[in-house]
Amino acid sequence: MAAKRAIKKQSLPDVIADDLRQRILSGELAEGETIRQEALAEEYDVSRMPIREALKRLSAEGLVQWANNRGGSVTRHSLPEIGEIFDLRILIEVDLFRRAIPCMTNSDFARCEDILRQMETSYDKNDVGRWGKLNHAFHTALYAASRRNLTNELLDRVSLQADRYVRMHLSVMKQREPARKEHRDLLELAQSGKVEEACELLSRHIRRSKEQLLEMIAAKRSEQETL
Amino acid sequence: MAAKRAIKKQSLPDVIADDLRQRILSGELAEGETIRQEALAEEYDVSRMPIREALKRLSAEGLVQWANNRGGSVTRHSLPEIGEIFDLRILIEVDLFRRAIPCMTNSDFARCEDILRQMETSYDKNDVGRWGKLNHAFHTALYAASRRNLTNELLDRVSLQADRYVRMHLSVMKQREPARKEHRDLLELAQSGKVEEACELLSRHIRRSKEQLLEMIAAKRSEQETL
DNA sequence: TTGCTGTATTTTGGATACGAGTATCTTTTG
DNA sequence: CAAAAGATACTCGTATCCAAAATACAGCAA
Repeated sequence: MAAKRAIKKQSLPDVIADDLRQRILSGELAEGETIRQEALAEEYDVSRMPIREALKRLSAEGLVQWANNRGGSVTRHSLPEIGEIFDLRILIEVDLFRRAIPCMTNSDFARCEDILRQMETSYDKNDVGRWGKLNHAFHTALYAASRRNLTNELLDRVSLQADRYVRMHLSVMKQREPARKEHRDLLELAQSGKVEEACELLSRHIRRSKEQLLEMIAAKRSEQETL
Repeated sequence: MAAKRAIKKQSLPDVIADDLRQRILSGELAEGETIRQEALAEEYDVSRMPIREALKRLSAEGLVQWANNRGGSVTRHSLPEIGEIFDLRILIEVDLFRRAIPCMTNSDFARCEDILRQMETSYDKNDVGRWGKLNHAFHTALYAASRRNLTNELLDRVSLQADRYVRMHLSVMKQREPARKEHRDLLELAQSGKVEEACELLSRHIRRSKEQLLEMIAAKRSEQETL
């Protein structure tokens, strides 16, 4: 069949929300930073209206906090909250993985393989933004076979939050080697149908990065306090 | 300490979104119904602007679907999707319950008791809307001790969807007696610290209402098709 | 009759303008 | 001198207006 070239029409709030999201994820807009509609409007050379919509959307996603008549600011999570975000990822991802594995076909595995290869090349280039995206794509591909759209959407929201903190510290993370191997192992376990082992590994995989990250963020924050 | 009487200032989009949400939950705005901004604006006697914001918010909550330049409509879920929603409830609620039980204090139990009593009086009055709210409040109270704000927020979003379908069929549900007993049992098991048993019961409790509901919705929908 | 095309109407998206709410700074008073 | 009251500046929220997109419909041709 001729592939439909469905171009997704993006309205201004769409593209602005996307851009702002990236700026928050990349840390360009820092935690706690206050947001002024007019400033952004001028920056993007549009009226305040699409800015408002974009901000409201990000607010619904949890990236910015909003107060009536008082404007917004980039959400700042406490350490326990960040831990909670990763616990949510474990909860949801393991459930999805368990449901997905029995349904995975060769094309699913191929797709995961493909992403994994791309990741391994970008390891070397130290391209943080790209690695983050691929990491997320890999996890998404693992659960695609579950056919659980709503759950996957929910996971996307949670992962968005997690990614903020992952990217913040990705550049400083020394040992990405273990993660690399774990990704391979995850795929292999899934391929050989070892559901429980695979889920167990996935759980450990996320928990490990959670602990590593919490440590780094705690260090960074206590350091900032002493300034 | 003196309880803070933080009055939440509600802007127009707030109250409109709340009202529309109720109208969708109550079924006054039916599945698939298209939404016209101007009509609502006239109805609430405001401009289209606050309506737009309210709709966007409901869209973020998943209650309405939005298409660029094409307006919105009340979300309609497929049967598998409705099942998925309840599976999500099981996943998240059981996790919260397990974390909450060890942390529950006497005041937590008292609060649950209180809601339970209110529910039992409204059983008789067949006050569907009120029962739905109390049911949700009871589940929320069960998990309050977990102190997991983000997870509870996520659950609220999911429960919102579930409540739509619960309320749709609450009036026709014959046997609410089992649910009544299960609620009591849940509380007692939690009180005596039997974590695993309590979680097991909770899982069954939700799964049962899922199955009951899916059956009814399937019947209703196939009936509508033959018209 | 059927299918296409161009136009008209409807509906949404975005800009501008105005009004309301907040915070800050100054002034006044105890 | 401190604290409260008032004035001012600034930002957000809402209404109105205009432009762009989508849909519906009518007319025309095969």
